[in-house]
Amino acid sequence: MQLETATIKTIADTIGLSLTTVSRVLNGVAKKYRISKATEERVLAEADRLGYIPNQAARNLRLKKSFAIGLVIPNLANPFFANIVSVVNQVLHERGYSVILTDCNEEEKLEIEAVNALSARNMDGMIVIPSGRGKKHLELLRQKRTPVVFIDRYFEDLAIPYVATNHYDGALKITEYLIANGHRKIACLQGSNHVMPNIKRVQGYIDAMKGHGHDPFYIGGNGFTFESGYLETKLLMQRSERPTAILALSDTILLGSLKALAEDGYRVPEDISIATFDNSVYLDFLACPVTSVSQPVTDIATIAIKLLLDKIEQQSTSGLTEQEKILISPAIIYRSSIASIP
Amino acid sequence: MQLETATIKTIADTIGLSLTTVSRVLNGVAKKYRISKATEERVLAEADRLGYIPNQAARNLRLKKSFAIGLVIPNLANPFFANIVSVVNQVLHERGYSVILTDCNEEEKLEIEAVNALSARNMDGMIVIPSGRGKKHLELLRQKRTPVVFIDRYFEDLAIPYVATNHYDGALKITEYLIANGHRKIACLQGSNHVMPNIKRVQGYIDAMKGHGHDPFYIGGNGFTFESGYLETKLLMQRSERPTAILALSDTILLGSLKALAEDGYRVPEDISIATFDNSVYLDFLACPVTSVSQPVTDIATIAIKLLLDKIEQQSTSGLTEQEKILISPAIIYRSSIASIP
DNA sequence: GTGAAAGCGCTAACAG
DNA sequence: CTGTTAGCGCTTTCAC
Repeated sequence: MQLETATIKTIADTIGLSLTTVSRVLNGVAKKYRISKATEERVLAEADRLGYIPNQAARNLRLKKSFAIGLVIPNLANPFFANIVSVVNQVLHERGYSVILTDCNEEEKLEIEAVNALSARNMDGMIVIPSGRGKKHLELLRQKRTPVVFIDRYFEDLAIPYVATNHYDGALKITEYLIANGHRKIACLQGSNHVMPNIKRVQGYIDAMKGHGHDPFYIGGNGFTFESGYLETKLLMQRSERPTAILALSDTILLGSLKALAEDGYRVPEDISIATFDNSVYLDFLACPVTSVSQPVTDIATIAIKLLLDKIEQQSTSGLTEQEKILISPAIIYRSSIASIP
Repeated sequence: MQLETATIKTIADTIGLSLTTVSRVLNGVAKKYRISKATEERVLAEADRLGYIPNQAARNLRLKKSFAIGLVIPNLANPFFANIVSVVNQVLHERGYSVILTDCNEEEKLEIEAVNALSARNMDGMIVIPSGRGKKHLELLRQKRTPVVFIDRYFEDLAIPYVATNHYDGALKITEYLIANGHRKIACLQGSNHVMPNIKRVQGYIDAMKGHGHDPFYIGGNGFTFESGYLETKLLMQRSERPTAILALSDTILLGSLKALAEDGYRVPEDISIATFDNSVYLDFLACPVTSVSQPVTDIATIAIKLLLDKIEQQSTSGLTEQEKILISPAIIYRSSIASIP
């Protein structure tokens, strides 16, 4: 059992053939060059015996293709993103690509570093969920002709395709549902106020309220975090005019909000109604199961990959067509966290 | 704005210096070769102007070092693993390594493919949470001298370091806590019965029962899944002799179990007590907050990386020392899901 | 049917 | 203080 890694040269030497022939056999183009069956089998047998694994760095350098897709996401600890990564990973591996992951911890600085690092590694394509507002690092990728697609978060003014939930639509519908149940004092607990999903969701909330002749009651919070939900709810319930319902713009915010409500002795939905985004699996098992907007994660990931691989394979320099800005309308999963009030 | 990617040669040509000098400056060893400040600045300025990013494939090929760590995990949709990946990612990026991720969907076949693919990409090291029972693909890595460390799941008979929760200890303690609260009919809902964490946890349960003079009441289930928890609980509650307590060996199992209990009208903890492993953040917000064994994820990930980077940097061929099998005792987080019974 | 040789971008002796 | 050169492992013209 040799300790040296087997290379094409090792194989060529041991069976007395040239590098070229070995390479051809190993690349499955034997018949194209009319290499004899006997030779082919000898090569294959020897490669197997030596446990030959092609050196990807060399292929990468030579072919200017890495068979790898970069994945840049804000935060893996958030189950919503973890799910996306899980699906993306699976589909990509089936197609023979490796996935290089970076978790940016919602920091723009890390995102820029990540994009550059991936660029250095010659990604064949990238899927990014931007953490920040900056776009320059993303535009640089166009220079390098690296196909990119956004998932979930996106920039409308960039010529980069995106696939996302129709956040506006989801927020509009769920707010209207609250209104239909008699709620007027609906507080909206937002996430990071610069990212598109949040902007669209807040807009949906506002438009639903206004559309039914109400002023938006309250918009607060500053991150898709447990802490933001907790603090904001604590503050909210101190106000002279309390809400009858809370719309949390993510499940992480929801959990923080629920903790604050429980601490202060408010019951859901008797004292206050609540609704959320993301539809995490545990919503069914909370003290009061929570009605939620459900994002079509699998669909989003699958479509995004299809878009990306199309771009990679055809390398079309054609402009952005209308189909490449894709929004998928979410479903609402009704549970028991919303009470009808007079 | 040029479309061609800048290389060291591009820079050298435009400012009329040699590749070597440019390379040296860019690698930060300018002073070592006493390159003049002026030259250094010209190089840096030009690199910046051209948006130069070093080609990692070339470095990799040349240095036989990829500055990348392979991460092989069973299933990202499981928040416990997602957390590990999140922490690992963060620490590794701080140290200048990229992370190549593979989600094996708990399938051994995918795990083997993943390990080989990563091997082809010359990983400097690998962190793996094995999905399967097979070890051959892991042993091959030793040939290539690729450092590996296991997290969470491990093989005791392999000369590969591991860092994991002391699963046995956690199960023992929480079972004893149930017994101390008067429970005798404690059902254990297990995960994949071939993986080490499960085996150790079940053993802890058995030993706690026997240690207090009781026979293990019931052991069932076949995976760390929602479905297994659900089905097993349904079956369990049909038995003539019902348990007074359930020990779910993961939070995913717990959620399934809770769903079954709720469907059949059992209240926690009035009708039945329950305890779990993993301590997911949402446990606090369930209908009844659930007492749980809390795994020290951050510690585990941090220690594992330290071990791995040590191995990578010193390339010690020394044998496995005692410190390289590390088990960390978990804490128990007490909530209100366990009732005292007479 | 098979092989020789060039070159992808980079680093590191070795040579001044 | 700076440059020349070889070579990492692979694919691919071009040649026989």
